[in-house]
Amino acid sequence: MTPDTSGHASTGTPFDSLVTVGLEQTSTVDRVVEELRRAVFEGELESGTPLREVALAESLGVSRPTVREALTLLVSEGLAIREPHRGVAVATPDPESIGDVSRARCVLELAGVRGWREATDADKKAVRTALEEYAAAVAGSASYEELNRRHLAIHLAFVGLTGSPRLVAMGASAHAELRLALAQVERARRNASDQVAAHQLLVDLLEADKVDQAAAELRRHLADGEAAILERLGLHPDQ
Amino acid sequence: MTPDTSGHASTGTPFDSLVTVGLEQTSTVDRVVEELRRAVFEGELESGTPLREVALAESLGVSRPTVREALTLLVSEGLAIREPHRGVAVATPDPESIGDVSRARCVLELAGVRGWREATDADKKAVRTALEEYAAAVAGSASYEELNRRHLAIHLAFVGLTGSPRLVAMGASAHAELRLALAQVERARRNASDQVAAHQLLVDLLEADKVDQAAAELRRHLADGEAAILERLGLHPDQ
DNA sequence: GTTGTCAGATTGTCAGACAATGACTTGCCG
DNA sequence: CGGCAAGTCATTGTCTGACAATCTGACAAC
Repeated sequence: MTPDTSGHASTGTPFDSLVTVGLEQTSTVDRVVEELRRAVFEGELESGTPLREVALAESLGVSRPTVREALTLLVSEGLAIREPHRGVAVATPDPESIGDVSRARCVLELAGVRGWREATDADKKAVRTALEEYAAAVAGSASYEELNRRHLAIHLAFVGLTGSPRLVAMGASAHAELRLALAQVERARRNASDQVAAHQLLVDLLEADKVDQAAAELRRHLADGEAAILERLGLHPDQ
Repeated sequence: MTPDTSGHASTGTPFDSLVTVGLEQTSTVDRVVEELRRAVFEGELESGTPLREVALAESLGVSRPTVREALTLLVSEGLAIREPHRGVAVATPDPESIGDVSRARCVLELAGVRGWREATDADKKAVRTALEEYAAAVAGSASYEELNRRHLAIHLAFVGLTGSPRLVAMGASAHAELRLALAQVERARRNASDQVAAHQLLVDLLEADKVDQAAAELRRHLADGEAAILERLGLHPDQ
């Protein structure tokens, strides 16, 4: 069955052959988590899909304990749900949780935007850079997931204006759930709409020190986003 | 502490009429995590103490994989730090992280306080209840950790005014780090000062709909708390 | 049609083992 | 006598195998 004897080359993991110039000492568990995250964000794993330990183990060429630890991490990130003795499954975003995530985003990002004047130059620059990279990605017609990531990076940069790494981490966690929901909703129709203008307006308002206007605009922008997701979610009532 | 992050969707599922007797289906890993958390919060484990897998395994009477998974969770909560091939150790709170946690608290709790008017009655009631229980604990001269928990429960109730479970979870995670720091600082001198009056004032201001005043008061209260911790941290420069 | 039971599948936990890596000790050489 | 290299030990990261507890589904019985 298992032709081991010579290490654990196992089935094709094309990444292992790469040199990996010593910089990134990634543990096996980290790589598994990364792969699962990618699959979830890319929409390859449908919401609710059970993640069986043995199947994943032989599919990824690692042992069951390794997969198990990766799943535990995934659950702790909120991307999957574990039911005792029933296994782990990809989380299913319901309208309630979407609303909750949106509220959390709103709090975090508004806190950043309101603190624009007190923010460090580095954090302000991060906002501009994120916007530029998003615009470049749109112009270069990057992949759907790429656009999505760059878009959320702008919003994360807003949170970063608070200067608090923990708040940024919280924002990232919220965005992870959002990306999960987006992947489920837009699995077929990947119409990442071009929203460069809206974000440019936001940053312009900030640069002009019109903080309150920017905050109001951001609030509207987030409400729009939530409505869009909910609407599309409503169109896919698979259950 | 965090009562439960799992169930209680409470979307009209009338299962509650059933006994719901505390089946407490706790897995072994959960119990280990719980025990480690308790030890950390109680100050039994000094900051920086290495958490050896084998030692913990035989000390707790469980296997190494179980301990390992528990440690992974502890690390993901920020209560411990894992260095590759060097093991897991109790996190050491430095002034920078304390300041960061305080900023995060400030954002979260202010968001809740500012939303007092829009908050549900249940969430408002939770604030009053938390305050009452804190006062009762002070009057009954409860244990140090008990007072600490009840105190932070009030602040968590403030976050709860946003009505967002995720923001509450984020607040709880911040409070966990705070409790770690407090346990380290006040290991010897457990002078949990009676702060009932300060919180009573806060709630009174809210009840009187003086939201802005309450927000300002809360901001001052948090700044005071941070200063107190930092001062005491400065008195213990063990390294 | 409902209920009881059983087999299969999956998870939770354990035990043991091995390689890789980091820390410590020892001995050599200047 | 002191600094550096090699060896040794401890610890973690990962794998293999195993077993009990539990859930799922189907099948038989009433």
